[in-house]
Amino acid sequence: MSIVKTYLPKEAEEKWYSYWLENNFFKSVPDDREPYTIVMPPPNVTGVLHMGHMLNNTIQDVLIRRARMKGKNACWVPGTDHASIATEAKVVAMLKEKGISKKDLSRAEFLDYAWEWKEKYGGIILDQLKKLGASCDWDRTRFTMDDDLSEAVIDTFIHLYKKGLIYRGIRMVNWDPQGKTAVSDEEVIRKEVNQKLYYIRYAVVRDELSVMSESVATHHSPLNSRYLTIATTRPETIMADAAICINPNDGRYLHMHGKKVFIPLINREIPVILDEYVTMDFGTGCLKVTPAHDLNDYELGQKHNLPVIDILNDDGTLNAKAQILVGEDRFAARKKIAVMLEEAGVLEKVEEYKSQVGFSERTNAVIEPKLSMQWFCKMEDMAKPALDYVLNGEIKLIPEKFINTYRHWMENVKDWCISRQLWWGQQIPAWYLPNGQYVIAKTVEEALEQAKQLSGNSQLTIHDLTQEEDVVDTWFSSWLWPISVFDGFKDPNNADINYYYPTNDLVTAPEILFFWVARMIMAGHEFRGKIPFENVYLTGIVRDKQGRKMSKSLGNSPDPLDLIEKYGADGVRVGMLLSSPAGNDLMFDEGHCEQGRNFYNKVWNAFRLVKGWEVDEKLENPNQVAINWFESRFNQALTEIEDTFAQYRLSEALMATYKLVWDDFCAWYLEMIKPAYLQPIDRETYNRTIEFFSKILKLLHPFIPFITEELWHDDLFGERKAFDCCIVAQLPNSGEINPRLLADVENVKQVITQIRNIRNNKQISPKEALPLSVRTASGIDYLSYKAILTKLANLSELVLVTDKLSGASNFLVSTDEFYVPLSETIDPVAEQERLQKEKDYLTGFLKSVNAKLTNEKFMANAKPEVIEAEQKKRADAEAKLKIIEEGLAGLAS
RNA sequence: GGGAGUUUAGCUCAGCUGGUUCAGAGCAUCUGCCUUACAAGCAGAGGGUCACUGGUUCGAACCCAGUAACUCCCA
Repeated sequence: MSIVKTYLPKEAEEKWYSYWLENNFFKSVPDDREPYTIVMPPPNVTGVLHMGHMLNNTIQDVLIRRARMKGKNACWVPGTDHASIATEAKVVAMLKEKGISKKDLSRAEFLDYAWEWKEKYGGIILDQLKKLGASCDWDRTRFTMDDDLSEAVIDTFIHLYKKGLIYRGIRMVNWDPQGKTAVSDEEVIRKEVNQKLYYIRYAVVRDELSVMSESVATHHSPLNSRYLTIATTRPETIMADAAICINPNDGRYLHMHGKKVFIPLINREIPVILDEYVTMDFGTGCLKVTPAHDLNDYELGQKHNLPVIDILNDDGTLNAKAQILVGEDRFAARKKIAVMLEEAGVLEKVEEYKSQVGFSERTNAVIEPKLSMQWFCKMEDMAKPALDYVLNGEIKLIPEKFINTYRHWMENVKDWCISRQLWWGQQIPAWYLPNGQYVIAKTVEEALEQAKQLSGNSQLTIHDLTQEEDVVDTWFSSWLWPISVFDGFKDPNNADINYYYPTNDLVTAPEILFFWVARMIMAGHEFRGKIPFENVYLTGIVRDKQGRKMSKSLGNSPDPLDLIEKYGADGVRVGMLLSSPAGNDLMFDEGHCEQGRNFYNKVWNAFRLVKGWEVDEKLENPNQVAINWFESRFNQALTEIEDTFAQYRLSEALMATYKLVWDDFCAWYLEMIKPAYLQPIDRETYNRTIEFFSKILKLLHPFIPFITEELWHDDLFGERKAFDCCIVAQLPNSGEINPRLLADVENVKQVITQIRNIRNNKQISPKEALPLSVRTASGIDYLSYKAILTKLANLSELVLVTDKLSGASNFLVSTDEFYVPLSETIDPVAEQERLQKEKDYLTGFLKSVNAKLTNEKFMANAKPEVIEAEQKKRADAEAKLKIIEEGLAGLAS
């Protein structure tokens, strides 16, 4: 069978992916084997594949494929997240395009549209993952709003409520006036914005006492005592002011203690209060306290028993309590009130000012701190065990540096606002009675029973109850993911959950360490009494070359499917892994995908070479040394690769594999054994080489699954039985390593390199065979490597000598001297220069080694093996120096 | 303002307990090669004040302190 010159990935990818699917290689059911489980962080159902997913899922697939090839029962559970805010926003936008407003729809009608949308677009991202080669058990695909999973959410809500961990309360929340919903702290993006700082005068309420103190104050204070000036970026909220606060230690305002002032324009009287919270050197040192519209002010207000005056509607317009500018949008009102203040003569000045402003991640609207009735989940008790799991190492974070961040967050955990003013999601199972009381129940029937009891009114009917409109936060469903995908709530003792849970590895982004990973750990402890996973591999953020996060809006993200088209899935996988140390951001460079493509192309061509060989059964095997060497080298590399995988250093594992294949196998081994053009090869070398190749394919498979599967089935490897596929082949075990042989060959390689160098420098054709003489001091038996040396350095002869050879080109490898007699004469000046340079270096080196060895403190403190190493260095250097000095002497004579 | 992290070759990164001829890898660059597996390649080569300053130590890229720049999280 002839083999095409260039591998065509597309065809092979489609062929083998369907083949794997048809043969159920991705499928997992509990059995006697050890399980290896990963649950996929469910991508947003609205999402399309981006580079972050590519990285994340490539890593997961490598881990899963390796586990499968190590004989474990590998199970990778895929799925999608309903992503309430993002999806609802998309559906609203889609409806808007059709001319439908959400306001005009009932909840049920809206949800019909949303489900329709989900059915249509919801699976796209999972199909895209298939192109990457993701070997998920697709039969297990779950969606966070599947009936079972939603039921689990409701059940856990009720469970936690009964435990007293869920409560309802008025809180300051991040309000998105555009989405008209509360959003979590994590969904608020803070950006520095140029703002204006308005200095506004509040007139002091005058009484007799103040007239007296005023005359005193004017002597001591440069400030006018007829008014206080405050600085604010939000003049439109002055109507909601409850007090002016000054620092009790602020000497400038002593005369204001106990006074009252008028809010400009509306002339409402508010007190001047004292609190050390106020920063004296910011603005004027006077702070307007607006409890309804600022978190810190709210807390200050609570402390001083100030009234809460909320002047904003849900959509960000001013309400009747504002008295003025009613119905205006907050930003329009800001401009207008500035003019009004100016006209009233109370606007002292306006300064430019930079400050952090929160924006909604989803709608990009400026977040409004707002008091509202929300549902909360107490975190403190749940955080404690979740922190311990990580601190005591039961759950490992990779890399470990995230432990600090994790601890910091868990020790300062705040209660979780779990309600969202949305329709897409699990509706909170709370039912309100006509009198405002509420009950928590799974069904309206149960709710009615409870309501009757609670109210003592047996006449109540279902129609008297209204269910809470809000849904729970998306994370309130995804924190159950590792349990709910195995039906651990519906059927807590089923075979799947008992077998697969706790899962092994979780691969996710550090940015959701807190709101997802930490909460899964809490849920695992709360609902199973066990950790949800053992290792958390945190990937970095994929950035472009300028260090910017790759995003659709910036347009700096390549389309992953285009990349796959261009470089093949295998190439892209290698590209993603080449520079992705755990936890560090990845500067994505398309060049890496190209490198990946070049790599599998190299594998392809190595295969073509071997494929083309004809065996002559009569030939002796001249390659035993090369075979022994590569076998040793392979086993050595295998150990390294195992080790790096154990430490989750995936890039390093890939690089070790890459070098084993490209350098050791292709550049050295195949060159060593390769017969001359059109010449046959001996049976043993041929068989051993095919065996090596097959081991290499297995080693490569987790990284580049498609081409390895393609080659695996070539008849070069003989007849394959039906299920004999690379994807389920067992990884080779490490065998014997011969360190002496490995070290010798390193020297032999150096000799070859040196001779190639001489050719390069002297413009000698590789076709011209050269004689080589060796004067050895190291004890390496170069004659046993004669075949390799002859072939790779193109030697005409290799002889051992005991005396120096003058007039020949020479070089030193270790302490062995090599001579290449050349027809042209050596330039003695250049030769002397070269030797002198080497001598200088060695002398300096020897000096530093000697400095250590004659240093009493070094000899007293250093470990014995370190001293031994230094002594060996000295001996080697001295030996080399001696040879060089001889050479110099020879030139001089 | 508080906390965390990063800074090593042109680029992306290793450097694990302070001690190998320790300053490394891959890519990129340069030089020479279309040598019938592979120019998506082969054979070679060059390239770094380990951010800066000080300290600890026989010995520091590594430990400590300070400084600077960048990134992230919290306020």
